[in-house]
Formats: sequence, C-alpha cells, structure tokens
Amino acid sequence: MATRGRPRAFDRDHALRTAMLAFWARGYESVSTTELAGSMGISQSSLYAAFGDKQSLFREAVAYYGEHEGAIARRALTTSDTARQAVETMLRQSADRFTDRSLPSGCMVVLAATNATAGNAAVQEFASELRRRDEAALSARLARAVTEGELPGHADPGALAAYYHSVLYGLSIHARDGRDRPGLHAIVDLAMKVWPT
Amino acid sequence: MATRGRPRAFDRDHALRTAMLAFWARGYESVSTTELAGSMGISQSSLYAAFGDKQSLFREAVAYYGEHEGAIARRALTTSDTARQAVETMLRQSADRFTDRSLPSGCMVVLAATNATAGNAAVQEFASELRRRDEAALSARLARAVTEGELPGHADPGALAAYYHSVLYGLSIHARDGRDRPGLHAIVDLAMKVWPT
DNA sequence: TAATTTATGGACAGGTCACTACAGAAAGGA
DNA sequence: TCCTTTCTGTAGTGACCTGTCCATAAATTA
Repeated sequence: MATRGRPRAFDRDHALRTAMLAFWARGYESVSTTELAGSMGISQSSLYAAFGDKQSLFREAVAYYGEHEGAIARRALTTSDTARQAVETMLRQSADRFTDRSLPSGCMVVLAATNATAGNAAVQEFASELRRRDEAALSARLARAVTEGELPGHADPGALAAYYHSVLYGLSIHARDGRDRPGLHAIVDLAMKVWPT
Repeated sequence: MATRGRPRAFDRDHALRTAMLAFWARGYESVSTTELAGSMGISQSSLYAAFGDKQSLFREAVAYYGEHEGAIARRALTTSDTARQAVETMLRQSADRFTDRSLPSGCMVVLAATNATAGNAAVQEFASELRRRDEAALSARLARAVTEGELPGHADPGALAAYYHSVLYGLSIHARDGRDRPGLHAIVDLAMKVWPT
C-alpha cells in the first residue's frame, strides 16, 4: 500500500517541532497559523491539510513535547528504585530542562495554555487535564511507597503529590522569570526536606 | 480649581474593577477592549479617553488588584510578629483568596500575563517584575529574621524566599485547575515543614 | 498514456483586533 | 451669552486572525 497522490514536500515531524517550540515559548493564542506556516516554510493550505485546524496542531505539538521533552522526567517515576529518588530526579531533571538555553524556559504544559478566550477554553482544559494526569501518576507512585513501607502509614500520597507538583509548577514560573539553574536546584533542595520519615 | 469640561458619566473605579476581573480571569490578550467597553457600559472612546491605551489600562488594573486583593497577603509580611508567621499567613490567606468563588481563581500577577505576542512583551515583563519585587520583599523579611536570631545563621533568605514563592505560584496553577481550599491548605501544611530550625 | 489521488501556493473570505476622527453634548469661566 | 474644555457615541481605519477555494503540480494505479 504505497502512498498515493503527490507526496508531502516538507518534513511533518520537523514542522511539528517548529510548532511545539513556538507554542511553548509564547503560548497557544499568541502564535498565529500564518506565522507558523511561514517559519515552517510552507503555505497555510499545506499546514491545514497536514494538521487539520489550529487546536489539533496544538494537541499534536503538546503530544510531541510529552514524548521528546517530558519523557525523561516522567520516566524517573517508573525507573527509580525508591519513590524519594523518583521525586527528586523528576524535580532535578525538570530544573535542568527548564533552564536549557537552547529551548524555551519552563514547562510547556504549564505555560502554553494558562489563559484563553471563550472559544479556546478547550485548549485550556486540555492542558489542565494533562497536569492532573501527571499528578495522578505521581500520587500512585507515592501510594505504592506507602504500601511497600518506604513511606510511613500516616503519609498522604495525594497531598504529597499535590505539594511536589506545586513546587514543579513554581519552577516553571521562576524559569520564565529568568532564574538560573542553581537557583532552581536550591528550591529543590528545600522542597525535598518535606519528605516524611 | 473645579473640574472643567463635561463630567465623566461613569464610575472610573468601578470600570477599573471590571477590567481587573476580566484580565484576571482570562489574561491580557484574551480580553478585548471592545468587550471591556461593553461590559463597562461605555463606548470605546470613553474607555480610551479615561485610561489611555490597553497596556495602560492593564497596568492600572493590576495596581488595583495589588491594592484591593493582594494587600492583605502582603501586609502579613510587615505586621506579623515572626517571619515564620508572616510566611504561613501569606500562604494561608493566598490559599483562601485563590479559592474564593466570587472571584477568579489564583493570582492575577501569576496568571494574567504568562504569555504574549512580541508586541506585548512589555506586559509580560511588567508582571515578571512585580513577582520579583514581591519575592525581594519576602527575602528582606527573612534576612531580618536571620539577624534577629529567629532563623539560624546558616539559613539562606534568598533561597527560602524563592522556595516559598515557588509554592505560592504552584497554588495559583492548582487553583486554576480546580483544586479546592482544603487541598491548597494541605499543600501549605507540607510547605511549612521546610522552615529551618 | 489516462485516470485518480493528494499536496501545493496564492488569493481571499469573514471576522475581530486596537485604536481614532469627528461631531455633538455637558459642564465651568468670562 | 459665548468660549473653552472635556466627555460622549457613531462610525469608521488598517492590520491581523483562522480557515477555505481553486487551479495546478506530482505522485500512484489502471
């Protein structure tokens, strides 16, 4: 089943990465499809033919972000030996990522869709849902740590997950405000003192 | 020197409050001046005559927010007997404010100007500067606590201020995501465990 | 070669954006 | 009473927005 019709003249994955970088740096509504097509080197028609509409493109761009940029921090949750190590690794690697000068600062899921007009409320809700999902994954990992005895029985996995995600969100804002890498790690140093014993 | 010319037919302060609520709820770029004038019950011309341009209106709206909504949490810094009490009061009152159902959730300074087009970068920088200023005030209060002996000499006021502000920023995102008041206070419970002894 | 399928760029619709020109209205001052 | 000052709404301005139409180009299939 070879592909019929005229073949696409641009690299779809590369275009997606361009969209991710733009949305990540400036947010969903501050990036126009006209501008995106321009920096992709293609026409509006090609963009719409390849990705549907702007919202679909954004969702794909966020998915791309999750696979390429967010994957490392997320994998810490499943590969670390202890829950404590998982949390600290997640925060440390986020601190490193958020201050990578070759990429936009902070986390795309936190910063790219914080506000929107009424017509784009779905985009906001989409990002919010992703944040909830990540937090639920952390909460589950902490709950496992309680049953395994790594965390004391009185520890509240839900509250701890919300707390560490709160710090994580804060790192994004701080990174956007220009705080440097050691500054973010100093915050993580303090945040880890909360770990129950 | 009585006021010359035709008197203004609307309440400037009330209009400013309307603008604050709109910008706070949906962000700078997602609120149009057309819509604002409409909900203020005045024409575009009246709005521009009273407030200048959109950026000036936003700055005034943020100042209004600072005086009416942010003042209580900020006053905790100067009126509390101890620095610890100051920090905890600031976080608790923010948690209460951020989940007040009669107002937009979260903090306007964190949420209303997180992203912007190139032409509105000044608005972003404005909000960023306000965050830095508040953090500097907290840092100064913590430094005082070190010299007064409330905090141990090895405590780092700058890092602590950055940490507590990180939690504060996180509370805004959590509030926007729908977390309820007890949920935010549970985060504050944990955050306060970092306090050096 | 002919038919089909898909991608392409250019031009353009229809809407909204921030902002303003203008003429008239409502006040104070002379 | 008339002038000056300021605010008022109407009706625009040009620029930009998302999304589409259309003729054409480039590939596979028959």
